[in-house]
Amino acid sequence: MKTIADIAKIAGVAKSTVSRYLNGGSVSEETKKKIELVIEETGYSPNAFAQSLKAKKTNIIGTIIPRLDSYATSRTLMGIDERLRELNYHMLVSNTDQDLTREIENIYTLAKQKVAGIILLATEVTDAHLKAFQEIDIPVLLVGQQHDNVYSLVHDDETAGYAIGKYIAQRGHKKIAFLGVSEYDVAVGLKRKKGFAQAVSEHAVDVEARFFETTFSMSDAAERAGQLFDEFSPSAVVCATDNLAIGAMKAAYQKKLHVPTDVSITGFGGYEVTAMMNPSLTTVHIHFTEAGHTAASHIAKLVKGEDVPKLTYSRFDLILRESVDIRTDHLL
Amino acid sequence: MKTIADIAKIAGVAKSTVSRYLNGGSVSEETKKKIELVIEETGYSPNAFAQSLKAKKTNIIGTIIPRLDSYATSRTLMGIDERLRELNYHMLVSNTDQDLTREIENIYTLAKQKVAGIILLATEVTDAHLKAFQEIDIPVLLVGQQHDNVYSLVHDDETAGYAIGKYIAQRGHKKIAFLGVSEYDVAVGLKRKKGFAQAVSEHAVDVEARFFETTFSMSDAAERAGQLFDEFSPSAVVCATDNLAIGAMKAAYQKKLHVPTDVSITGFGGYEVTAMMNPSLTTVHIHFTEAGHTAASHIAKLVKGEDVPKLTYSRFDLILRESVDIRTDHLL
DNA sequence: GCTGGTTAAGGAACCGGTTCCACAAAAGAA
DNA sequence: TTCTTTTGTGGAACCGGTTCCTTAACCAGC
Repeated sequence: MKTIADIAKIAGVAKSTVSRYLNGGSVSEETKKKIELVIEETGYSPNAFAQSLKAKKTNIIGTIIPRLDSYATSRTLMGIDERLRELNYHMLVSNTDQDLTREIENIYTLAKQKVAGIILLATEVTDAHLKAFQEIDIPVLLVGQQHDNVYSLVHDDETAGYAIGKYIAQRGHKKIAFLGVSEYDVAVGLKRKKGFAQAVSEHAVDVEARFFETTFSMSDAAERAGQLFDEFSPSAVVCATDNLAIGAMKAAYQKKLHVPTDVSITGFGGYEVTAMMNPSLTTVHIHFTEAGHTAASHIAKLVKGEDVPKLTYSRFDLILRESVDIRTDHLL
Repeated sequence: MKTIADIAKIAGVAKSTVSRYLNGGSVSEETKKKIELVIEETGYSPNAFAQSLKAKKTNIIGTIIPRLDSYATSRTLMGIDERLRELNYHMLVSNTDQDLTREIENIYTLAKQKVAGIILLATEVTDAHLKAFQEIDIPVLLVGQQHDNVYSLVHDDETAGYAIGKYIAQRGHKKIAFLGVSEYDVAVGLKRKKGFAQAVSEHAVDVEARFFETTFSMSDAAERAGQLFDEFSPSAVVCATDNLAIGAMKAAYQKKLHVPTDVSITGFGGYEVTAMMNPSLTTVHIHFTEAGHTAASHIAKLVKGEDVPKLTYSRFDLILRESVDIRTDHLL
């Protein structure tokens, strides 16, 4: 492997000149030609460490994720990776397995590795997080959660929750179950629920809405939904993620409830598989990949010292499919 | 941030001594104590670049994947990341979007970044791959595909294909469709099909097996399966991945074919969602996460110059669920 | 023709570690 | 006691870049 000194020697110049050539300093046309030729011939490419040693920074963006086995995460990562490649960065992935302690640890480890920036697919922002962000002195971008002190990219969960709540309410449902997750996850657990509740209160009268909680796991959701059908027998179940909705559909099937005639079910996310289900699932499609693109662009700008909006919203669409029915019972 | 020189000065020794202390050279008990204390107090941790500059190597393992939006990939990555963390390595992920050119490019780019080793979730091994492996002089581990010249970890697709073929054949099916993917993907496209075909020929008589091809996409699979039902009307459809099976189930539903009484369907992979479908899907569960663990352990050993088996098989289980029925038509 | 400003290029120091070498002191062998 | 051998330590070079400082050359203006 050739070094900058080799190139300099072959081209008959000093290594500082080669360095200047590479980094756009003032070099005469003549010398430029010479150096260019040598680099071409030798296939020289600078050693990233030596550069980083001096610059105290890499071209690596660290991405911290709570879990890898999630559609939302995968898609977001795809988007991030795609855009980062274009911008000449690399993506270092660190999975925390939903362990908050490990999340904090990872922030420091990545900082030690001198990544240029950190994208955090967060579920919660604690004081420990804020402390870490301050200490490391590296740009951080939050995705999926919002905090005033940090650059954030969120999926506008509240508005999306409102949209689906309104849709269900307008379809005449009067007994609606909301199957969600812990409010510790502000975006998924709190905001979606809040938007939904708001919509229902505004767009329907005489509605009984009940709120149930489970984990992110399909099978837990199926179990919880099973109980919920017995306890409450709703005409619609609004789920906080598509996985929960898949679980709920399973439960309905096991209880011999037909979807959508006996019970309507909606999801949240827009996972590919929701189109394939029987019946296909009405859901909110969140543009995760696009959000990933934006996240990558933003962190790159932050790294370069440019400014980006403190808070950005990603897009969503309501996807209307077969799993929701209109209820006219109350009109009889 | 403190440097080794600072530590040396504070402890009143030479930096070479501190370096020796850190790397296990000969240092007296007394000096050890002194240095230990200073490091403790200052929270010193060595600069990774300076180390890498000299060592010409990082503690980063590059992982090249064809796509991120796949259950198999996610799970494998989870396993890899989990084990790598334990072994004190980091995982750098590079997505190629199933573009072979980009795969080759990535190998060189990672090599330039001086990753310690490369794990390649391969779909195909071309001469360009082999050439790249040779040139970069970095340990490479292939996952999912096998090649004699490279360390490989494969999912024993042929045996698994055989297992499911045998199972279907023994259930009395006589018209069996195999819905697969291009043979360019040796593991998924070729081996699974081959194992299946072998089993059918050994365990059934008077069988008509037909082979159909589609892409990895659920919706393409649904479309292809729809045609296949018209052309061939099989009593069983064996699919090369769970996603294809999900598509096939959708198609069956659209054609008003009941699963499993009209047609049996099987998958391959063991994705979580297959348990949630109606009916639940009979499939082969491949232990992707476990395979990821093994892959990480192996690449770490290779990096350290230790030896591992040239070829390792990961485990699989047949998961019997509701989507397969017994056929007794031919006994009438 | 002399002074001053601009541009191109070389030399050396520096980033923060590791490692080789030399040397002194302590330990073991003769 | 004297002569190796071992052990611990410091100093310096090195890894491969970047950047600051100097100097030389060139051109313009007075």
